[in-house]
This record gives sequence, structure tokens and C-alpha cells, in this order.
Amino acid sequence: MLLSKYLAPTLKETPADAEIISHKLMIRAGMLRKVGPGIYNYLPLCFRVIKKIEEIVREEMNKADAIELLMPILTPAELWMQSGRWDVYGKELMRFSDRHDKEYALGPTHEEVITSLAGNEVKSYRQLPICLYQIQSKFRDEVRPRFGVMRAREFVMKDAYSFHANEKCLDEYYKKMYEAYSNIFKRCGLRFRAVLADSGAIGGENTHEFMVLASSGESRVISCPNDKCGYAATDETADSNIFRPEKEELKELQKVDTPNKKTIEEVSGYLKIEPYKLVKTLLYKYDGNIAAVLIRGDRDVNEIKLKKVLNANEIELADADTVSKITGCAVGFAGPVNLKNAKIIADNSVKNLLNFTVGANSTDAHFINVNYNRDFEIEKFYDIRLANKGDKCVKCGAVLEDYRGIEVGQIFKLGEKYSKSMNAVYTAEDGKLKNYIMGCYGIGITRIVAAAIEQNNDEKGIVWTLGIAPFQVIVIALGKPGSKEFQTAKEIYEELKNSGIEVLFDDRNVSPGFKFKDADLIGIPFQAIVSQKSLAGNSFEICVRKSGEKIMVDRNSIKSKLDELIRLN
RNA sequence: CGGGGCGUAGCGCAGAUGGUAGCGCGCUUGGUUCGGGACCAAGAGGCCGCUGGUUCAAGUCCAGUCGCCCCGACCA
Repeated sequence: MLLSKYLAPTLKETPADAEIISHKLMIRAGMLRKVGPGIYNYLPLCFRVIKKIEEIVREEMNKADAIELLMPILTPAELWMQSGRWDVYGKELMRFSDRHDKEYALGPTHEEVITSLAGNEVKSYRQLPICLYQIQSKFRDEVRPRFGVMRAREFVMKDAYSFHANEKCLDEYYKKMYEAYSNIFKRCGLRFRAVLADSGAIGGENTHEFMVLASSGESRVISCPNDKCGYAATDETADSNIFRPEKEELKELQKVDTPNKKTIEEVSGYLKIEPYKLVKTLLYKYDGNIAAVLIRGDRDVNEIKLKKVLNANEIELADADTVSKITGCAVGFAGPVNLKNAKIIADNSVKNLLNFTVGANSTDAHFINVNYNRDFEIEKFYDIRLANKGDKCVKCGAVLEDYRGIEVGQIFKLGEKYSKSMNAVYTAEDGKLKNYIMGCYGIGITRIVAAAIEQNNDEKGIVWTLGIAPFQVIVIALGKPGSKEFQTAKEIYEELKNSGIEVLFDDRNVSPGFKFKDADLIGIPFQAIVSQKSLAGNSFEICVRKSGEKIMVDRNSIKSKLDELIRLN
């Protein structure tokens, strides 16, 4: 490819609206242009990277016996109503009506479509297991699209769905996918971790998210530093153990004034009590009911866990009016003692607390030396706590760490969730109709592009790893078109191209500095530089983008040296 | 949905107190340069987001409207 005839509009200046490094670099390197909020043009360089990633994904999926197909982006509302997700999915589902006022959604994921297809066409246990996948554009109407392609409203995704006759078969296939995913991210040159996660809107029981480690990541992961243990989970799911306070004699319940002291910090500072000896009483609305949720003052509630234990569709912290109605006092002084009209549950962190402090359900007052069972009743204890770094691992007891990650893939065991709701069945060996046991497996292709850049860049620009680089080599001719070095560079370019190396030739009539800067910015792994000096000394320079290393070779060894470098990387 | 900010050339921006629009980058043409974003000369490119108002006169003041960006969406 001749750069002069290509479309890679590089920029000297960073565009104003880019926040994170990958977004900045994708725009500067002429890979990405915005069309609208969360909607982008993927320019040729970016498109080549996308194609590279897709090819890796295809190879690994095919290796795992998955079969590629293509489903429509446009999906009729009936399908979503069958599964029940038309009502549950929320605003992220892009909906609209056609000229006949029929409702449709742009596919954010394709469980409904594939389950319907399988239900009609996969009729016998003899056809199972089967895994079908596609690579296509997906649509999610994000509350706030940001960070370029990291959180876009339209993006490219690989989604796969497997169908099984039993759980054991699904378990085995899940493991196979776990391996396939690990291979994919490895081949993309990413540093990643597979972590336990919440299943979110897609549903199902078991799930792992594949997280690319990056400080700009929007997800927080809690992980055990002990390699033998390997516990790692998203902050939405992570469990942890925390310290137990010392035993002590029960003291007498006492009401104290706490004028205008509402927050844990204010109360603990004012009463000179450690935050862990305060108990927060949080009033949650859930499906029309109210729950008073107790948790130690130094801890936070994990709403995902809470939603599960309440078995609720929606949970929401009660507004000030509701709080006043229930407690009879201002927000900030709610407590479990004499609290009526609310189900009282508590996090396990409250279990070992004695003589703790709570709001007194009267404005500007708290109770101290409170003890449950004696002063009030707790309906049940649960683990509804957000795990923190510094907590102890539930598996091995090591001190947990946390880091930020970009979620690039997720694998789920769906079970019968969709096959049941959509009544998708096959004929089993015993002649009876059964629902498929399903799994689903997603990878954000365009997000991988951004994640790879987040991990692989320096002050000069992008540093592609060979596996997903848009080109393997860039030939740089120093000297104007028509000069001897330009001619030689062109010959080298043709030679490399004909031998199957993916090569870009910077044949533009611009100054050397310009070419070097652009080559570095675009981040092609190897630069072959041809100058007057090279010709005179028969000593050509191959520059390795990542290390900056310069390798000098003679004219006849350029191709073999590059072959070797490409093979080794 | 709430708070903040911004809409002026393809991009980045400047345009007190109102007087009919400029800079840098990029682009075109010609010439000189050619190992780290060269230089000279000549050009092209604007419904100053949109609508209405005030005024002799509006990019500038007023009202409305649309769009984009950032922050938040919750811990008693």
C-alpha cells in the first residue's frame, strides 16, 4: 500500500474532546473520526486492525468447533416480548417503529434471534452440541457514551451461542470457550485476567469477564495476589472477609444528641467512635416495598448483591420524603430500633458487632451501645457488602488487591433461561421434547482495538503488537520521489509485498522528520529506512518501533531479516 | 435526568467597551529543501449552530431553540 494513495489523516494536534490515551491516539493516527455521539467512522488503518482481530477470533472460534453465521441487526419486538426482555432491557435497547407502526429493536445482543432460530432448525439431540457465532455491529443506547470506541453506541462484537442437551456438556464447552478466549486475548498481545462476574441483563448463573488491565478501565476488579489461589472477581461480585472486632460486655442502650451530624464521618468524629462501630441504616425501595439495610459504617453496600437477596427487579435508595415517612425524622438519623414498616436485613459485617451506634429515628439524635436481638430484631444476615482492597481473600485469606480493567469479553452459562421463555425445544434420546441448555460468549472487537492501544503506547504514539498491527512493516524513503533512494525503497517495498509481508510504503513527498513522526504515531512494528547513506554503505536500517532498536543489514538481507523478526514476534 | 462548559475555515483556537472576521496547522500552485513534524511566494476555503428581537449597524447585546463535550447519577 502506498501511503500517498491511502487515507490515514494523521494530526499534529490532539482533538479537544478526547480524554483517554487510546481515543487521542486513534484520532491522531488517522484511525477514527466521530460521526455523532458514540458513533464512529473506522478509517482504513483501524479497519485493518479490526479485520486482524476478527481473523484471530474466527480462527480460535472455529478451532473450538463454533460455526459462523450472520443474523440481522434489525430485530422485531415480538422476539423480545417472547423472552420478556422487551420490558426488562430498559433504555439501552434502541427501539423504533417502521412505517406500519411495527416495533423493532437494533440488536444489542442476539439470544432471542438465535434461540428462535435454533428452536426451529435444531430439532434433534443428534445435532447437539452446536455453537453458532457471528461478528457484526451491535447497538446499545448508552446513558453516556465516552472514551471513543471504548463505550460507543454502535460497536463491533463477536457473539456466540451454544446449545447442549445437558449441564455437563455445557460445563465442558464453557471451559473450551474459556481456553479459546484466553488464546484470543493472548494473540492480541493483551495483558488480561479472567474474573468472576455478575451476569447483568443477559442473565444466567456462572460467568467470567475477561479484563484487560489498564488504569483507564471503567471496571474495578478485586483479586487475590496469591497465584495458587487466583481468586479474582469484579467489584460487583467479589466476596471478602473483614476483621472481627473484639468481644466485650454488653452496655446499656443510651440516646445521645448529635446535632446536625448525619454522615458516618460527622457522627464518628463527634462521638469519638470508630466508624466500624457505627451501623448505617439504608432504606431501599424495592418493587414497592421498603427494606432497612444495615451495614457497618466503614463498609458500603453492594447493590447488585442486595438486589439478588431481595429478589427484586429494581432497587433504589429511598428519597428523603420516603425516609421521613418511615423513620419520622430527617435523613441521616435512620436506625433499626423501633423501626416499623420496613423489613430489616443486615450485612454479615454487623453480626459480630457489640455496643454499636445507630440513628435514633429522631432528628439530631443517635443511639449508642445498641445490640441486635436485645434492642431490635434482624430478619436475616446476608453478604451484601462491597469488597475492598485490603480485605481478606475468602478462599485463601491473603490480602486482596484491586486494579482497573477494561472488559473485552464475557462468557455465560445461560442454562434454560431463553430456551424456556421462548419455548425452544429439541427431541431428546428418549423421544421427549426438552429445552436446550445454553451458553453465550461475547467479545467486543472494537473495544479490543482501544484496549490494545491503552496497553501499548509511548510518548511517540501507538506501539502495535505484531498480531493485530495494521501493517507489519513500513518502508520509509528518505529523499524525494524520483531520487535513487526513493527508487530503491520502492523496489524493497515491491519485494516485501510480493513475498506476502503486509507492508506500507511512505512514498509521500514530505520531509524525513514528518515521515518518522507519522511512522511512530501509527505504530507499525518495523520501519525499513532507505537513505542516501544506506545506498552508499550498503547498510540499511530496520528500526523496531517498540524498543527503538536499530538493526543494520545489507540490501540482500532486508527481506530475510524482516521475515525473521516477524516470525520471532 | 441534574450541574458545568463550548458551538467562528477540514482541525486547534483568537476575536474588551457593537462598526461587516482573523491566527496556527492542514489544503492548492510554483520554487528551494530532504535523517526527526523545512522554507519562500502566491492562492482557495466562512449563512460566526439555528430562530427571533434590540439597533443606523450584531460573531459581539437580549430571548428562545438545537447540537456537542465534561462531571454526577446513590451511602444517611
